[in-house]
Amino acid sequence: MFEKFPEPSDPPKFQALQPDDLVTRIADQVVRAIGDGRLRPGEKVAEAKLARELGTSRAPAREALRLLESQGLIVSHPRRGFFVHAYDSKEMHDIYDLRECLEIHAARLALKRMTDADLARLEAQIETLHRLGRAGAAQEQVVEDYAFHRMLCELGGNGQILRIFDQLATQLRAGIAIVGRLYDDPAKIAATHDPLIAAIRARDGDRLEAELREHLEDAREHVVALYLAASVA
Amino acid sequence: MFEKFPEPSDPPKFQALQPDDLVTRIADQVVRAIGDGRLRPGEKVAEAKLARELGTSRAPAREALRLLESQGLIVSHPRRGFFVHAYDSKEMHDIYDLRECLEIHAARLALKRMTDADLARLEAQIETLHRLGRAGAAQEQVVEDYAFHRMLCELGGNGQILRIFDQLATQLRAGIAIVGRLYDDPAKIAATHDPLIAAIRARDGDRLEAELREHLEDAREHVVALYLAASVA
DNA sequence: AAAAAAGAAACTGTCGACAGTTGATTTGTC
DNA sequence: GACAAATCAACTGTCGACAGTTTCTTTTTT
Repeated sequence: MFEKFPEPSDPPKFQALQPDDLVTRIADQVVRAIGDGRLRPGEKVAEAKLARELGTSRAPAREALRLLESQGLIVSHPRRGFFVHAYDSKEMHDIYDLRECLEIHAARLALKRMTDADLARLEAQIETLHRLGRAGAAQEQVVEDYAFHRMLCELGGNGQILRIFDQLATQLRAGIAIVGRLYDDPAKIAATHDPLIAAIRARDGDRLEAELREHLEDAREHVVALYLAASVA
Repeated sequence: MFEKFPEPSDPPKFQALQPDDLVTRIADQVVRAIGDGRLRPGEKVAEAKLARELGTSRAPAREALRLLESQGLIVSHPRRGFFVHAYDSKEMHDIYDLRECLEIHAARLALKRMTDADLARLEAQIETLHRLGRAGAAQEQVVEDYAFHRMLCELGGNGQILRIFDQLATQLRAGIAIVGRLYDDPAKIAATHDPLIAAIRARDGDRLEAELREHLEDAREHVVALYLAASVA
């Protein structure tokens, strides 16, 4: 009946998906693609092509890209399209700088509001981290690591801070995914959280701040270095 | 030729605009409408109606609403539409809490990086504030007040912080517009910035932090009270 | 007269289309 | 052989349409 269109020159980077909740799922696909390197920093993400590969129309694809843009992971140039944000070293440091500022603030708030049940949840989360560490499940560990920090922000009780934290997390997810593949010693990662939980248990704000600052500085070094390495590679 | 459609029950809240850069301008119209009370907190903003009133298609209207959603000014419920975010007292405090945290951090960074030219720009801005205060131009003063604080964040040099500041500003703009109409003494507003600029001139981070904290606490009280009053009225 | 059911209006999610742009490719010129 | 002009494919911004839902209104029932 119809002639097939000529094969696109590059192989498709995405596979099709069903409707409803399209936007979220498209966005997720894109984040994933960035995280595992199918899309590299600076690369163009044409909404037309994206939609075609996913088997949807352009509307939800565009919306998904705008969503990621609002989180900083994608940048757009009018009439020119969307591109994977190519963070430079300065920007990565900015993100961590902001995160440190936010997370420390939230953590202090959390200390004041925390119930014993909350504390137990945090401890359980750290335990999970250790378990995954022993199992060498680096990929899952990254997810649970993130969940721990998010929990801390959530316990702070400030919805706006949580909102921003999630934005930052999306931006970091690309880098984090890379880090997940490259982390040498998962057991060590888990251990770096022990001082945090100790400070929390002691309900010592100043100590928690200091530990958190150090913890995040380490993460910053790690992620920045690896992200930049991946950008160049 | 064609029968006109029956008049919409409520009078239109927007007037038409020309294409190109549509999204930004639609978003701006909506923010304005919220700011001056044509749209009240909690009210529905149907993309279909919005588009009709502005004489555009639904695509850019929807995109504008999503933009505002990403900044927190609009909330959406799937298949149900967009609504003006009806902040409660807790949320307003959260916003200011976050702002305080961010702006103080940025201001400290700014102190370290500031050149004499930067300082002069800040001083000029404060001078403008005083001038508008003497002229009793409350509305313009609000704009310049905001510009001063944004400048401070910008001088901090962290692009991410500036990005978030702008998001917060959009959320506050509704409240700020109301405040602009209700501020009793514009001259006083200008004066509250003098301690800030003094601390900046002295390049005293701790002092600036203290002054800024107090300054923002005042603003918080003011805005929260007036926003809530306007929500109920 | 209040509650439930049925019907109508309006709106959202998604789609495909078209005009005008942009970036890449080819052709033509010095 | 390098460079400018012309050509072309692909893409963006915007639009109108349709199907399925939600919301409002009217009608029916108890």
